[in-house]
Amino acid sequence: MLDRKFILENADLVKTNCRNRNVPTDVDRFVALETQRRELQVQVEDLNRQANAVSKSIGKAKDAAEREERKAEGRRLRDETNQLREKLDALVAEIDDIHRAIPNMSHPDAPIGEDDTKNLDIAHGKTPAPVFDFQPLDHVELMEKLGMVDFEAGARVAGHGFYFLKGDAVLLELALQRYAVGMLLDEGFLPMTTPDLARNDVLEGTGYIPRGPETQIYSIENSDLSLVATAEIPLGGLLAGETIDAEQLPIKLCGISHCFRTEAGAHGRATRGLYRVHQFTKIEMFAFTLPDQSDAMLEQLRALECRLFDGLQIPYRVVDTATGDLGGPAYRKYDLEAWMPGRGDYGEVTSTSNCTDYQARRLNIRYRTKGEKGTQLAHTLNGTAIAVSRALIALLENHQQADGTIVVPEVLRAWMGKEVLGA
RNA sequence: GGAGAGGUGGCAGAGUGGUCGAAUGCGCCGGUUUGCUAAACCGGUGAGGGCUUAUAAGGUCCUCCAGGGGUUCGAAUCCCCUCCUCUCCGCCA
Repeated sequence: MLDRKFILENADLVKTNCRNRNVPTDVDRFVALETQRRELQVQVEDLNRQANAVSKSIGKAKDAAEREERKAEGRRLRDETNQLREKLDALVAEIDDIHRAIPNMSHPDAPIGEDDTKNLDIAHGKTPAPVFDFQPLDHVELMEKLGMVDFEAGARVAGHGFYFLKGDAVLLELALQRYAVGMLLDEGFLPMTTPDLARNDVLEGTGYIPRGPETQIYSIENSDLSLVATAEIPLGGLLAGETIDAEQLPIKLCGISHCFRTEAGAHGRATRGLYRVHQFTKIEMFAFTLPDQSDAMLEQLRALECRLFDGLQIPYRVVDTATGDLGGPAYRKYDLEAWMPGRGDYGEVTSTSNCTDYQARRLNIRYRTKGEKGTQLAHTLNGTAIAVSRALIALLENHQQADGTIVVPEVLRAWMGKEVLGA
């Protein structure tokens, strides 16, 4: 969430930003209601002050008659306060609905545009797209040929969008994880396996909406829990409500989790194979930083993603995400899109965002600077290290050979124990 | 899952209806003393928000003792619900 005061004082900026982000919100109504709320708040506080004064005077009353008189006065004030408070609560509820829908502000350098067609292509990886002197297969064909996947069994067990990985695919999944975690360990990230379920207030604090027809989130019936869509959710929740000493920042975490997504409304759009599935394993980077560290941290996270995919010898481009495609919490976002020969197109394999204090405000994650009064909101960032399902697509399709085998990239061989799959 | 105990400021830990935003100790900050450091001594020290105002200083008010609801003129304190922690038992990977 944005700071309420900031919205009031910068209504025009916020409106422009919402327009740039293609998010319809009624900022004017927010400002009007919030102005009313403040007035009402002052009235309620003043009544409280009076009631408090009356209560205090009762203890010192000199006789029973005076005590009773003061009590009556106290009752009257309380009734009055309750009536006003009801109005206030209704106002707050409406304000909150609008507030929640207002997205984060955008980095001044983020490309302005209504959707992903306005994303800016800013860099390419070290590996050129492969030129095949044969007809390349897509990952589904490759994996089925090599006995690496069973989609039918996945559908039988859990429905469309689920799958069994088998044989070398499992080794690859483990190797990819070990490779990514190893690199992050060297970079000072603390590895963590996280809960795969989270309370709905943690989901909401992170900017996910657990309910509603468009939700990406699976929720657990008769409970306040949902399956996480990414380790970003539990890692954000890790320090919810906490105040951290400033010298401990930045905190860099590496989350290992399963990710569950309903993919509601996504049918028919690039759904073949492992590209859009309901469950996958992901190694996620997450950072808590001081405000003046977050821009640099975003560049670090992006650089790490590039190193990971350069190491895997997978061709990719880096995209600076347009305002309309940023989602609610991100201030700036870079995606890596790997070349996928089977699709004949690039496909998103990572995404890293600087959420500034947008998540921290909701989750109440603060830091304290030694020698200074008060606390400040921390910044949060997240970035994909390896989303296994999509990394597999890019890896298999780019490293396939004319004879149907797949060359294992150098960096994974130690974990795979072989150089070629299907030989 | 069963039984019990408990959740208070950065930490430890008092506080069972009013003058308690909260004793005391530690820590931290400032000062005195001091070849230096330490010790000792003195003083200060929770957070969020509103109003005032120049988004200063100062003043002032409201809210916060796990979270939510209730009783009461008044709740850290009494009642109900939820969450969490600890100990023991059970069950298990």
